[in-house]
Amino acid sequence: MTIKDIANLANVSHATVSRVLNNSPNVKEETRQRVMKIIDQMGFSPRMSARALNSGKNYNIGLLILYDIFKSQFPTDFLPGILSGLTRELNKAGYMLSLFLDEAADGGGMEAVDALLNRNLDGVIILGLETNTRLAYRISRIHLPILLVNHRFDDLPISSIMADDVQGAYVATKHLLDIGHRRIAFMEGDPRYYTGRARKEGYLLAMRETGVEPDPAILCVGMYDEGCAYEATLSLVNSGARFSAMFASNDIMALGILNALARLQLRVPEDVSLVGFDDTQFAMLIKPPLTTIKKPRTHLGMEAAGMILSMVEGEKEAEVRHVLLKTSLIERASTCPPR
Amino acid sequence: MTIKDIANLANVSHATVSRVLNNSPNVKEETRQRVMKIIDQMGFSPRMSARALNSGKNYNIGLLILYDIFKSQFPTDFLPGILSGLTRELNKAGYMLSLFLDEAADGGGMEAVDALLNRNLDGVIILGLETNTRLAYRISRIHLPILLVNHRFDDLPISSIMADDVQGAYVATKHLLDIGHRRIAFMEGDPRYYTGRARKEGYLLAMRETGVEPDPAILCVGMYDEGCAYEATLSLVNSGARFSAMFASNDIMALGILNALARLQLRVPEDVSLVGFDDTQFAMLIKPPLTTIKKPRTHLGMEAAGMILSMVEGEKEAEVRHVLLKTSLIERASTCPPR
DNA sequence: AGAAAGAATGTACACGTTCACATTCACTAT
DNA sequence: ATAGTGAATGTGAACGTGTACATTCTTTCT
Repeated sequence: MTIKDIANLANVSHATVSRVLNNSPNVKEETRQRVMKIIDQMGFSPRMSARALNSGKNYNIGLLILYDIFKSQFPTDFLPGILSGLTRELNKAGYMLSLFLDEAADGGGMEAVDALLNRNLDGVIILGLETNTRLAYRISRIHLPILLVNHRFDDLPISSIMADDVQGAYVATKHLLDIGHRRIAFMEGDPRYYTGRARKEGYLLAMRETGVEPDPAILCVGMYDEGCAYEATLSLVNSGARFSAMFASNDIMALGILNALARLQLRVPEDVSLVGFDDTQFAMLIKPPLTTIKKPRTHLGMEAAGMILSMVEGEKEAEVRHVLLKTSLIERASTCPPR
Repeated sequence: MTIKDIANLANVSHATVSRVLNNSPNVKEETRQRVMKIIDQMGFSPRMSARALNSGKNYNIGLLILYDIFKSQFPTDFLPGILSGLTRELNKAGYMLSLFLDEAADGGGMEAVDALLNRNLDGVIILGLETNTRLAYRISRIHLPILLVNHRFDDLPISSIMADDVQGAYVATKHLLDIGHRRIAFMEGDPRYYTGRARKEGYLLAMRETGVEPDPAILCVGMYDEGCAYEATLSLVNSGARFSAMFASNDIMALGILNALARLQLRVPEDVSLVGFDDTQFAMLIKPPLTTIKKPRTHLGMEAAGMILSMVEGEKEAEVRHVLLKTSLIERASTCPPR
């Protein structure tokens, strides 16, 4: 079933059918109706490959997901949200989103990029690229619209979009400060990752801005790991350091902290207020429900879709843009003013 | 840059270049080398759309995700695993996976199917289709290879693959029986969903097989909801019913049960053993770490990829198959023999 | 009524591959 | 030497669509 078959059935030329399919203005209403009817009856839909061949456009955006995403440092429930936003907007604009995965992660990843390039996509969104500068360099040489999600290279001309981790940590800390806390302990994530460094920065910023010099004695490192945070909390308390609140760089560590405090017979929030980060699924389910920072997920996906579309459809080389999205504080029951 | 440009540079015809690209045996080694070299130098990769137009194959599999997946009854961390398995296998076979989302869920979903059909895919995998029989009927009329993941219609000729919920619940219950429990309470999920019914069936099966007649007094319904399970547990205990163990149809309800038992000063596992279902991210993080049932996620994706590929590449109409994958018991610290 | 203008439709080619078929080449057997 | 053979390469059509240009039809204006 092709455009020509439809043409024959409707007693018009295939060009007219093409015009009907593309909403060309110069088609008599009567003809349009007749052609449309036959198209519907036959259940015809034009071959995309032929269109693509002719136009050079594939209406297909690649999403390269780097392996780390399936590791714990990356909240697994981040993915559905961003996919939702991406596909929703892309489909709306007539595009598809095609998935590519890199399991090899650091050092590797080259094969995944090659696979991408062989697929004749219109643009590429890259999710989860972090420390692999060799891969980043390779990527920067692709002459295809590229958008980085959740990471950013200042020295490479690649547009990016990410949630503002610094602002998120700032807001979390500010919340604790606002309700009266001054001795706020901080559980750092993994400083090798951007988010780990950024969240610490936000914490420090809020503290200093309020005139509270952060006390190194109540700064811990939990490496984004529950067990690690658990142990760190035990030693923090046993060291005798005083603090009335704690800010954890992610919810998983917050859970570790919660477990440790329970073991030490300290109540949350009465004895210690606790704020997490990420709004992981379980944050609202545990006791007490965790106050935390939520990154916009669906919204991030939608914005990313908009950016890559404007790059793909823009006539000329678009300028490099770096977009930061605001995060929001989700107030639950793990925080209260200090005694 | 096309196959012809390469041909000119290599002083051969475009057909020879095509032969080199497709590893045709009838090319002199010397010529192959020369052509390959130029292809590499130029960074040429053949236009997929032209290939597709010619061959009728797109090397593209659609994944239709129905909205429910982003709702709580579906563990969000299921998605990354299955995507991983799917893309890994499909990419290996030279295929892409393209995402389509249906936000409208029940009743709607038709637009998503239409979008799919307009994309000229080679096959479609559908994830999360449940009660929407109208949509199911529509789908069954697509004459394209189709595979259902996580659901199955017995009266429609559509192949399916899913993890064996009945077996999972059976194993969970059997575990409790094996370590000596007899009074095992059951927290049902949502009976409107297949998994809800299947997990109950597995529980009943294991009980009866062991010669223990299930006591209606210790059967609750938690609708896959934490708060609901919390309340149900409170009333169960307050009703005075005796039980030494509890099996919850998912981890989220297990968490609700845990919270309720803690409030009632009942210890897990000393006073009540608890088994969940799904191996959600937090299962290993909470105190005590939850014994639960894990569905194969990546493996499910890989199997699904294999199935759709054999349907797509098989010469003739393949027969309808229904595949069930075994689940496995993850033993942690929320279970112990009764006193 | 006839010409001019513009709307509607048709014709034919291009897009970049693959593939059937035709041709040439290198080598062997007579 | 020469026909015969199979390997290596070339030629040209086909895949299904969009579109520039050509043609026809319709309307309007004088």
